[in-house]
Amino acid sequence: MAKPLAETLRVHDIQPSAQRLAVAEYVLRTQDHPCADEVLARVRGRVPMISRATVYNTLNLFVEKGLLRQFVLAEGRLVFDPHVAPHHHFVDDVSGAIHDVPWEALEVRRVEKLRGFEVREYQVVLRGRRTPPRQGS
Amino acid sequence: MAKPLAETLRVHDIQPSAQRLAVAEYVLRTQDHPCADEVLARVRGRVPMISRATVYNTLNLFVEKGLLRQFVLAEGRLVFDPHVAPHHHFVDDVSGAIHDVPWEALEVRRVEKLRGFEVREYQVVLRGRRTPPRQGS
DNA sequence: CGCAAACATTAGACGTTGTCTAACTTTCTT
DNA sequence: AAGAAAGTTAGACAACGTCTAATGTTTGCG
Repeated sequence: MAKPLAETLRVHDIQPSAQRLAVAEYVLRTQDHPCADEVLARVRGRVPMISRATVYNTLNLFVEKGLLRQFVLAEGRLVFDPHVAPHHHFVDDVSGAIHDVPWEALEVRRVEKLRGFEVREYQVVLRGRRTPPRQGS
Repeated sequence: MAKPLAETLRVHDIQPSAQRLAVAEYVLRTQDHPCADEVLARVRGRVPMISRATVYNTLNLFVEKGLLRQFVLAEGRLVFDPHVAPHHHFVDDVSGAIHDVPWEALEVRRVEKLRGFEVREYQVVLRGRRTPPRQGS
């Protein structure tokens, strides 16, 4: 089902290496919004000798090549999101967890009417509490 | 014109002190979105012996008491905004400068329809380029 | 193959941002 | 004036991200 990761990397002009594959394996498939050190911790589980610099380099490379987006949502850290299509974000007050909100769930009007700003992209950032989904799964 | 700052602080349940007034003088009146260390640098101009801890303490106190809001918009730092009414933010790609966008300039629809989230507040974060205001004021 | 160039990885130093602590000073209360 | 409470200070500390210099690994080409 999933296209081999090495292939994905090559398509994006990135030479696959053992370390990059290990990073890709986690970060391109997670639903979380990990920061770099969370990625490092995860990847160390499989490739214990990987260095911090490599993880940071790899994440930056992935962002540059369009495999990831990075956001400034949590305090004091960049978080990464493999979901590169536009969407909004909800930040849970209690846990700090970040949830994706589908683009179509909200509508922002009059962006194009703003004077003095040439908007390249935008998103709505919501904060509050997650409420339990009524009834299981 | 401006109500004395000491008064403003007392109204918000904050004992005025020389250091707090010096911080207030800058941060409550600026149009910028300074981070804590920018506030420190500014305030040191007038009160050279003020410590970093005091500035951080004071800013956190002001946020707690509702005189300031803090946002996570720039990479790796919290920024403070004396404009406590809801509004949106535009981040300039080139300079990183942050501009306030009036609440009424945009309209976000369907926030209340979101399932699974109890939204306490939200804002639109826009990124792009500032365009020169046609004709200079 | 064998070598060189290009690329990738590594450990650790470094800078910035923010928090914490313990000692000290100021202010308030009586 | 004396004690308690509140505020300030310097410096240590931790987390996050960047950079550098040295080392390893691939790749291409004779």
